[in-house]
Amino acid sequence: MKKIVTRFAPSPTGTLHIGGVRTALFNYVYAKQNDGLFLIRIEDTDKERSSKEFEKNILDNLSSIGLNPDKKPINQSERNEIYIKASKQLIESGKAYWCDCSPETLDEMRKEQIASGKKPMYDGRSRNLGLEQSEKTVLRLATPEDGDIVVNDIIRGEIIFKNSELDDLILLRSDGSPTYHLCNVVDDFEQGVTSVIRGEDHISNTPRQIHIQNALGYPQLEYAHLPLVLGTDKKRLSKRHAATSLEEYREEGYLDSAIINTLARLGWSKGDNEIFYLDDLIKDFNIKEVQKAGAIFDITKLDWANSQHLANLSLDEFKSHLRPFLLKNDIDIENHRYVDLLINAMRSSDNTLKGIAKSLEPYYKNIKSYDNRAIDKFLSDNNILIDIKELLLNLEDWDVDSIDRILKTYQTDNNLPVPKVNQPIRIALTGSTKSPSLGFTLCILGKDLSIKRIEELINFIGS
RNA sequence: GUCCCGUUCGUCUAGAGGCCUAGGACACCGGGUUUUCAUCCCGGCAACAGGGGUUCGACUCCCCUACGGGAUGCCA
Repeated sequence: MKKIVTRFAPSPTGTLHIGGVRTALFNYVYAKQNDGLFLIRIEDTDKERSSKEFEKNILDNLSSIGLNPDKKPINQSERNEIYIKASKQLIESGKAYWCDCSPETLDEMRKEQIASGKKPMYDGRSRNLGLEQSEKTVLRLATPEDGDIVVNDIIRGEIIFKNSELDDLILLRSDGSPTYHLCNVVDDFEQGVTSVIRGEDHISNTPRQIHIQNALGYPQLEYAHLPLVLGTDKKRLSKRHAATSLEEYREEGYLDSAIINTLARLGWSKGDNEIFYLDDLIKDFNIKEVQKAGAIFDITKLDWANSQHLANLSLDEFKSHLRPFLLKNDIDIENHRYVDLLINAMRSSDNTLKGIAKSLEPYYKNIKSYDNRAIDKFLSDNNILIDIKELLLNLEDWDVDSIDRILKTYQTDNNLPVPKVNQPIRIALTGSTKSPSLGFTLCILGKDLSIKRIEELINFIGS
């Protein structure tokens, strides 16, 4: 059996898109589970729109998310001779010809065809003119006029195209540069690619590319056209709907593994399982099981997956993932007596690392503001705060048990419901009614800081 | 317009003719645990696009319609 070779072939006209990550992921997984090769090819034949920055972004992001290619990525812009050579072969074998129709002529032709209810396509008028190459000519493929092309798609089954629906596509532009279709086909052959896994927006390109393959005498490839990742309006996911580039999701505090998990589950599933790591995918993923219909990207699913992946991290792993987000906030995570206890108590406070870092602020920084609704609800007066402050001031042993005992005693002595006592203190300590258990919170903040914060709130209420 | 692809809860999906009173997950709502919040646990809401066939029987097969998407570039 032939070794499977897949490839991800982005054009560097933007940052790495999460739809692209998904395509790359499926290519990667398919290669790995078949003991094959995963390759990357930069399709930068569009000189206008391609840029090196985008190329770097794509390569860096793919590699940091763990989708490393098995060979050095290649750039189409550096392989011109190869495409020219292939085009010569096509000219010599009579499978391609020069055409001197101007863009204006073509445009006019298309308009007329549309006006008369026909499919707009090049009519092959230069096909038998025997023109030579010039500054005004493009090279076109002489596509067979009769018969069908059958695309055997792993996900969709047989897709049949009539050759009469296909026109003679351009292989070489008038400036002599090769186009997407030619480069794509030649490189797939040159790189030894066996399996093309790409977005379904390429379905209608496939018969054209097969014709080029046939003309060049290349072997047939296997195809799998993935359903697209859509926005909430069912149109392909773009910046209009949500963040699209991988790095934006990372910056929000989503784990790579959670992003991969969510992307893989978009269009594929396995029993009742929801949590998949890359290794699980290599074990369980089956390209044949991929859904045919496009899938809407739902951020709440990512949020949930992230919380699950976060929960699966060991404390040390969790801390090292969290650290950069705290650093961004000028918080040095280790600069706290009870880091581990604190982090453990707070690690489920939000779905993202960014959110968790934010909820950790009161433990490292001064309280910026108080939750007004909480104040209205629990602080009609200062009395409890003042009482508790006095009691804490006189407390010798600053540990959870001692603190809890004081709180409990005060509450029973005055016959007060627990929240009535605790919530005001919480507000003083964290600015809101949210915190780990109160004794714990007081304990880790320390006596001086706790009392200082209670005093601050007393002053705030008093004013 | 033409060609191609698609259509199960709000969302991701299970479902290969009887296992479907259509299952799971997220979201949402309710309850429990938690001195608060989050986590966690329990419960609830909610879908086969429509119409024709085929069949004893159709979410599953066929046809049509509707709707959505993609392609129709000297972009990739």
